[in-house]
Amino acid sequence: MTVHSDPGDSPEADSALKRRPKSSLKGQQTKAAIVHAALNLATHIGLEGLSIGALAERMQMSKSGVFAHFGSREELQVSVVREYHARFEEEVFYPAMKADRGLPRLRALFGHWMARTAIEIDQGCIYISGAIEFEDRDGPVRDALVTSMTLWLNALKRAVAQAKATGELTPDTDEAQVTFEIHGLILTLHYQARFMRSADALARVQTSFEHILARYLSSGHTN
Amino acid sequence: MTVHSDPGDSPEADSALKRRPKSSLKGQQTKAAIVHAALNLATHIGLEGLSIGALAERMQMSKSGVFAHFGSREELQVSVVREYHARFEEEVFYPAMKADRGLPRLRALFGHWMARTAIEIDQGCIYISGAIEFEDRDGPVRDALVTSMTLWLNALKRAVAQAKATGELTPDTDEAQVTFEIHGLILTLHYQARFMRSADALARVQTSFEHILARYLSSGHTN
DNA sequence: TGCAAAATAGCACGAACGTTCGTTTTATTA
DNA sequence: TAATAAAACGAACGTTCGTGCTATTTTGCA
Repeated sequence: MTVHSDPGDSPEADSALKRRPKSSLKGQQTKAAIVHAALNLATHIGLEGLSIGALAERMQMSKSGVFAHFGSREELQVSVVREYHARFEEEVFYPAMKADRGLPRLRALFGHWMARTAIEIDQGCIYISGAIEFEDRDGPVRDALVTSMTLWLNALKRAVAQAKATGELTPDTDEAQVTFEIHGLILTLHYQARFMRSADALARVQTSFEHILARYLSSGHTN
Repeated sequence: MTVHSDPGDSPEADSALKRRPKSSLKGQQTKAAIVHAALNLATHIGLEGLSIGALAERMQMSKSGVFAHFGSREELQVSVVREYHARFEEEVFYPAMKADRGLPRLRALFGHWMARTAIEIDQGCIYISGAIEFEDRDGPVRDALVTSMTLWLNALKRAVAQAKATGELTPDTDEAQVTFEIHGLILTLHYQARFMRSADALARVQTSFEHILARYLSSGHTN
């Protein structure tokens, strides 16, 4: 089970509207390299800050060479969001799924998420910056962001529900509410650590996490 | 007492470096009008999205006419941040200060803040979008944002401390931690309401606020 | 009412933006 | 190896960007 149903960059999905080349091996490789570089750029300057010119320079390619792989800047941005989704899955979701169902897995999910938000301080989070940039603008980029985020929050909510099912959390636990609160912790961590450059943000967010859990922990479970 | 020490747009503060005109009455009026319009623009497209050309069009003025009031785009952005600070003070801080010290005032501060974040849905929050845009870029705009936000969070922390002093919150209450958690609620409200367009975000955040308070409420205080 | 100063307009600049086009180089395959 | 398709290039398009300059208009004060 993965976080999302893979959108699939399948070659045979090209519509009749925009005739796209069939993409050779070399083409796929460079495109992947471009998206990789684009993501690294976007984590610093945002999806809106992404420019094809700057990306081409970084790739040591011509602007048109880069452009041809996407057909539009918007398509490039969508590709970056999908790439981030995959990376997030790889670094946060999958590792945490190895932990036992219930509280251990919930802790692992949050722990990896937290680490990714705070520790790896040299690059920001597309899900957060993108949400700000596209909060009142419609289109495919926003859709991609909302889709990814929804899938992830649902995965998190599932983990909370499982912790309730195992009896570690009390039966009256509102998993949507808990998910809401945990999400808030990450947003604050991001704000405090990255923007305010507060040193104790990580400690604070860990304390808050324990507060949330403590509220719903079944008696007998001290951990 | 105000949230901040007023930076003051005092005319005699012009350095020898950049000779600035002495500003007539009309000048001050139009400048205020420009900043007002700029803030309204910036709440939609962000501080970085603000462009002098678009602002001039909105103001029915020439680009150079608008530009002359600030001398640089950066100065315009700083002015917008200060304007937002003043507006925030006016709509959130001052009204809440009329409530009694302690829990009532804390509730009022949070209530107005929450309302401003969610209800008035047609414009975003500069403190949030600006934090994302300037999180890894230094300069006067970032400084202005950090200064404003620090002052506001300190004002909030003060309110928590007062609620501890009145005995409404338990003596072991960590006001910095509580402030951290309340801040998180606003960030999540913003994310869920504005980006995810979730209808129940407001109810969720109110529930969360009660959870936080409940944790520190002295027994005997049910409210 | 006249005059200095401030406010605004007009114009131009260099740079960057996304995008299109025609051509050339490179990779795949028959 | 020859034929074919994809990839990459370089130049140019029309806009928009922030910012300088230089007039011109408007304002406020003696």
